[in-house]
Amino acid sequence: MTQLIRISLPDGSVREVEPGTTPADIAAAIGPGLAKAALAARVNGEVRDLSRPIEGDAELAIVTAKDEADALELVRHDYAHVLAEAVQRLFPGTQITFGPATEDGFYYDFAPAPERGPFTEEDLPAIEEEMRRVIRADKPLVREAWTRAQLIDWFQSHGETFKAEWAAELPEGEALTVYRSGEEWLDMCRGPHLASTGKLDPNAFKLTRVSGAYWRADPKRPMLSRIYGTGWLSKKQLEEHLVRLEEAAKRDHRKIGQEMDLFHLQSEAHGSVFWHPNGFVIWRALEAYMRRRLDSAGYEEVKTPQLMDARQWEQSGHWGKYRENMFVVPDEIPSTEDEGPIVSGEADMMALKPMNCPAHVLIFRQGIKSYRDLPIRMAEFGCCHRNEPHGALHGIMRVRQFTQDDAHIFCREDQLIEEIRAFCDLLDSVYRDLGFDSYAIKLALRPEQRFGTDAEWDKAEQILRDAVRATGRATAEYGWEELPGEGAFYAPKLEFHLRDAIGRTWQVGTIQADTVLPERLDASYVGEDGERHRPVMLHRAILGTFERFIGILIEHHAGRFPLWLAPVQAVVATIVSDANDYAEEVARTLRAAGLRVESDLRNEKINYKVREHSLRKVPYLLVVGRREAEEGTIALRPLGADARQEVLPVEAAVERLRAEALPPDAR
RNA sequence: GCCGGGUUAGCUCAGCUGGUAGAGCAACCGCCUUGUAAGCGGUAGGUCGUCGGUUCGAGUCCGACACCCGGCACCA
Repeated sequence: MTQLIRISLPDGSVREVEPGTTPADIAAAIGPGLAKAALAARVNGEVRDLSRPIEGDAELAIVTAKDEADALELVRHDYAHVLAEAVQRLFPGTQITFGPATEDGFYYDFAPAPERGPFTEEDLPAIEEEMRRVIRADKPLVREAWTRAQLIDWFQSHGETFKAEWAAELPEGEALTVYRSGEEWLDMCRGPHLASTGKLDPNAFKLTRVSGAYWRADPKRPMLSRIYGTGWLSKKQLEEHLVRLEEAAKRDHRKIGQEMDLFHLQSEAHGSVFWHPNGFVIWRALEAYMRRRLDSAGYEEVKTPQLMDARQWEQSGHWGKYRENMFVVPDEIPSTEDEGPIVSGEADMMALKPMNCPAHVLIFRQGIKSYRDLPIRMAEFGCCHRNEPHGALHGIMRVRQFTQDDAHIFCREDQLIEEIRAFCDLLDSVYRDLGFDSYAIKLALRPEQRFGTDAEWDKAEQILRDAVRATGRATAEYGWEELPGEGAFYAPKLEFHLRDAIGRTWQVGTIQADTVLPERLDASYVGEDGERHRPVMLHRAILGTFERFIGILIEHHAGRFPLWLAPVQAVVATIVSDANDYAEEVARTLRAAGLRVESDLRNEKINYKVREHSLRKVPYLLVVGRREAEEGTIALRPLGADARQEVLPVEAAVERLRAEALPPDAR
């Protein structure tokens, strides 16, 4: 008789079973309800197949739909497999590659047969139908351990060159697994999977879009055809998700920018924003706020040239490593002749600045700096140009001309941690003022293409790491993680990310500890010892750029800005023309109090005016009719259908709005 | 830059297999003096992204280019 193994269950009970017993067996022994609900098992913390035998003492928890995070991960992974199987059934000759679960679903990358070409959205309904057939067939998903040679052999003989290539690079001797779906289909996969395709809800997924995607994320390798889907545990969950997406689409900054007349883009200046008066009000309020915050945090503001000689960019290293992103301008008078070229091609080159840092070093280098002068915190709302890949442009979030809330802190090494910590606190305070309670912090480590020695990078990376730890924010709550290879060519970066309406994350703030540029541009200070020393240069931004940050603000607030940022803070709207003079007087009073106010005296019904200004997302409507004109009051109606209005004396309304319109740092 | 889709009136969009453009809202004019998310009537407005091709005839078919959207790659 074999030795029994001990299985501890979440309720604290222990079962003694034969080695090789599966979680499915145990679930069945506990009860038929659990057996039916079981999706997978957590064995010693690891999610595994229900049918995978347990060989030793273990802690076991049966995963059901109630363990939502685990369950979603499982079903999404399974949907990806079902997608791959369905596509191969419908389109023989398609090669499979990889398909993971995503935040709201799954995708799978295919190499379609060359004569077929990439998949299009028109293909999706048929593929969905085929997926439902696979699910309804309730095919068992069975795990098998194969050797690497077996895998390569199988994939090669089935024309799966991508899979074979991948298998060939796996380590020899490691246990590799494949999953069979029924008899006729399989994919190499680490698992785990549900017991069978029938465990999926055929009505809880939807294929959403197609896209190109490079094989192994490498633009030099073939482009695959990716199909995305969203997948859930139930039809209800799916429908709720689709509604959320629809709601999110309404917050799109491009749509709201149009509706609220904030800005526009046009092809003649693609990648550069035309800010309209309404949008520029937001910019100015934000800029004024940031300027006050920087002033009080010990920064000094400067303004530097837009164009500099290419030799300066060579010196800084940008010409070598960043030139493909720079706008280059010949330093010559263009020809006015009708015939012949406009520029000779022989003139010296200048370039629009893609960054402000070299210019700040040039200011630092003027005169002699003492260790007593440090830290010097040099700030600039600097307008930069970068010639970005055209496919990267996105509304006002990713543009070719943008203004950074940039600053460079020149300091001694012993001041670094404190400066970075102070920066993180300032950034945290600004984000909270602007309504962002949650943001993510990442550490981007040395890239392949870089300046400086490994020892310098080791040190710079460690300082950033230590500084974030010192603020207590290197935690899961802040999405703390390190990103290998993602730093700038001159320095590692801390990145601060916010989310847009549909959950895409965008880097906004950053701080980078740089020793390379001070060296290359020969920045130095005189130390206590009378010798010259190199300062460290911290590159940092809080908003990142006004363009991106305002884009995020628009989506975050869905256009319903807090009063201090609202382009139009209030509209005085009349009910009858008899109240016109009074309305104008009220508007004048509010303007005298520094508020941004319009009056609406049009001969329209009040319903019409309410609707129109509500759609423009004006925070307050001050309604005046005969009654208010006689009594010297206004009816104050906050934006929103659920908001209750109040009738107030004009002075009381002015006081209320003026107090609410104070920027967060003035309260 | 790469893959897929798109570009029609100020805005949102319709226009089937080719026969030379249509709606709603906005604008303008008039009526209505109105009490909290669209009062009524009328008028005007488009070289259908650009260039080229096929055709007796192109918004519609084909090609190139530009820009936009969704991803990929790149990045604040």
